[in-house]
Amino acid sequence: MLKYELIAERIESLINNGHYEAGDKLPSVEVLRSEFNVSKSTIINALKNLEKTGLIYQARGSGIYVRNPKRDGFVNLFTADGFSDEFKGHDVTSKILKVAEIQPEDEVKQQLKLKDNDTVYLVDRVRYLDREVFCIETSYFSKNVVLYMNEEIANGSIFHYIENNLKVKVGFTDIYFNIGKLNKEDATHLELNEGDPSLEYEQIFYTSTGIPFDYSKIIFHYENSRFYIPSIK
Amino acid sequence: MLKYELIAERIESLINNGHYEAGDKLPSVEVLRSEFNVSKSTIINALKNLEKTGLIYQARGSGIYVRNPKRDGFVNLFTADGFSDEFKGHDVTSKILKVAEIQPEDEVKQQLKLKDNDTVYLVDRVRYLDREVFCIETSYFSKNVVLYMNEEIANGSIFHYIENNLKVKVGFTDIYFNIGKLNKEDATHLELNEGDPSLEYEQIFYTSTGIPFDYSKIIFHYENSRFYIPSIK
DNA sequence: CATTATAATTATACCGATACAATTTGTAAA
DNA sequence: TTTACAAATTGTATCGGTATAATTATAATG
Repeated sequence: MLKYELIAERIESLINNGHYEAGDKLPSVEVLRSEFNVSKSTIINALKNLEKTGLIYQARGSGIYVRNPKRDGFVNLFTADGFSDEFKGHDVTSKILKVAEIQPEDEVKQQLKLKDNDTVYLVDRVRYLDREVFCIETSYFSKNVVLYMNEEIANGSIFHYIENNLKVKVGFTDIYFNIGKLNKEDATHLELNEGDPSLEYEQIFYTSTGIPFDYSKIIFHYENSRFYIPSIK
Repeated sequence: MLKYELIAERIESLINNGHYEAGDKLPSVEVLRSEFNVSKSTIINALKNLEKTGLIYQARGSGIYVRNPKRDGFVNLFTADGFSDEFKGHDVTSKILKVAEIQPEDEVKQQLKLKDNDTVYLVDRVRYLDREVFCIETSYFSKNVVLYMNEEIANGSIFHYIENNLKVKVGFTDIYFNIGKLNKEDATHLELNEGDPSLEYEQIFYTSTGIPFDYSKIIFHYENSRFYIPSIK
């Protein structure tokens, strides 16, 4: 584990354990440097990452402060690699609707930059958060990257499988979304009514080398989903 | 202007001008360093900022590449300081419903961390993007930070006024949102029907020293608004 | 007591260097 | 042609400096 990661983790746990609270001032960069016995730039790197996730903010000339904690149950859309990680302490389950290897339609082909004869794994599932319907997720995994998939894997955390077993490194993602009205089929799965509001969400995941490997469309349950974005200037 | 900002701007314009396209490889860090005649860390800093805004990605051992451009008309929620900046080249207008100095209700007081006798400027406006209704925005500006406000200012870009005239430095923001159904009043303003879907959006802006100065509630028009988030691991 | 100038604090910018890790490319073996 | 290994490329981590800009605390001033 890298030094700056370790330092970030330590500071994060100090905040989560209540050792520091919202608004509290952390030790200065210089003090942290000498305490952790590393160079200034290592501390700066660690702090930048904590800032990115919305945990702290740094004010030049003033100090380093703990930011307000995100409200519980909200999805942090900035550090998103699957809901399993997002909702630690909550109960994340799935109902598999379909797992299959298919020839994708054009839209999917385009998003995943596939050639004509490339195939994908389709995974269709309804996801639950603390026993409540959370969303319907339709995912297309490029078989070039995600070499294997089955129902058992899809039932757990697909991303853990991809990262740990297939050794795929997730690099970055694009998220697009808008609001719409539910059609009959989606409404049924979400235990809602046709015409009810919905969040229509598209996400493309790329490996660290820029290869798109997962194109997912998610329809969120409008009453059971809430979102958070910590943003920096 | 700082060196890394200038470099980032230069590279950004090369991408926007079509000199580099999606997937193209930029010169290596070492080449950029010698071309711009700065140190390696300055280049790294510039690139990190371009990565943050979703413009490029960096792959260790491989190179620096141009990312897919965000779809036009989508609000980039990660680098949000007002829609005026977000929609350059588009027509952003407003209809003012109300501008007043008021004693805020408890919720506002709490979000802006106000004392009992502190007051706020309330700005209520409907915003249009290319002549189409885009959202209803209800903003509360802490008078401690935003010393003055009137209808003329509210009619333009409030954020330009706050930054340039009042010399307030925007530091970071928290965004929370969920989906809901429109009530009668909001529906009327958005030229929609009661019960139609809506995006209920809350945003708290903080100064660079961590003082909350703007608490805004926005109701987006479900057919005229679309969103984008570039996210990094 | 309020205001203004000054000094101390503190995060950030920037330099230049070494070591390292991931990827890609080139080369040799099968 | 494919595979396996070695070497080159390239971004990242880390060190340890100096200089700078914003903020805050302190002292001086009216």
